[in-house]
Amino acid sequence: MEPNPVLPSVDQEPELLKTVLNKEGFRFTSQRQKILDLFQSSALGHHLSAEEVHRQLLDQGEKISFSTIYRALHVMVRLDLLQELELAEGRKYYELNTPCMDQHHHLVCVHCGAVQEFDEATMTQVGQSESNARGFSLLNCTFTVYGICPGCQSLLS
Amino acid sequence: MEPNPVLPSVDQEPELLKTVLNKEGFRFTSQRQKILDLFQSSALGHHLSAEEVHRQLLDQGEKISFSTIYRALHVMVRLDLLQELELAEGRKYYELNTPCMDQHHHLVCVHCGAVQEFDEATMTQVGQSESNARGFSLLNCTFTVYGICPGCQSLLS
DNA sequence: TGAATAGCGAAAATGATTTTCAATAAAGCC
DNA sequence: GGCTTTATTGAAAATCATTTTCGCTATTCA
Repeated sequence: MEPNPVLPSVDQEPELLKTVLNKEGFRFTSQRQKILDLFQSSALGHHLSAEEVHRQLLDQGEKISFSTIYRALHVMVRLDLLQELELAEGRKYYELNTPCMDQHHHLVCVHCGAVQEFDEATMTQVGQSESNARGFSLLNCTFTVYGICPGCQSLLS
Repeated sequence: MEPNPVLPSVDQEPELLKTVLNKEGFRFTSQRQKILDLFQSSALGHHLSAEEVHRQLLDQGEKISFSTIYRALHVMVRLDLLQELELAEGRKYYELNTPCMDQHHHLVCVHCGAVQEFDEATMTQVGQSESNARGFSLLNCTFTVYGICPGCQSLLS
């Protein structure tokens, strides 16, 4: 929930969302700004589902519809402002896209759903070399480790 | 589509499906056998969605309902006979689980949906060390690389 | 063999996401 | 600053994959 003071990335400047949108023929709207603000005011690497975005904006007193949220999330993924994650069952999560390619990866507890991030440069390197080897142009790579967290292990035993 | 002659794994023996099922209180049925047969007669590492399983069984002249397929897939994932994959948008894929932990990973073309497998022992090692470091017990890890395949690159340029 | 009950098929239900449509509001031209 | 064009919005209906319900069948095991 705390603002992230580091990394003066493209989307940190409020002016720039408009620029980025217009460059691709999209329009700037207050709803899109509010959604992006929400991600920017969250901790770095924090991921939200469409429903969580909706709930949090409602809690802030904003009125915004589900369809608008889904549309905005898609646009921002297309503009590389957000990254889409497939972490849990039948639900997608979104998080601020880090400017450079040093993405973090995820460790998911399949029992309680807790998610931890970790960085691992090796991953991106392997992704790069595998896609090079096959002539693919690399867009993104995700490494997700599923397991049971310490807390759930003790509950289950 | 060609049968896989290597790896005499647990689920190669028709007898054993019954054993594995009964051990956990599930019952052996001809539908479950047919679904497992379909995976076993596919190339190693070939993945199918629930709908593809359904269509292929219908094409073979088998009558089987969607609900049965979904239920059977879940049971087989629980029994470690199959592995569940999150490759493409809003759809799950299943493939035969390799007996040992040397899983292969996936390179997905986001344009045409083509999927290539690759092996990379490093991945599993990293997954293991990350989960150890946080006290998680490792169940599974998936590495998915998204990009654009050579064919689509030339179409798009 | 027979009782208990897991599994089946068909259809209805669910839940996340997408689309439709009329009304609104950015963008860009004058 | 007005005006036109058309992307965007909200609300509701529609999709789509998946799950559940329910009456009936078939498997397991005593």
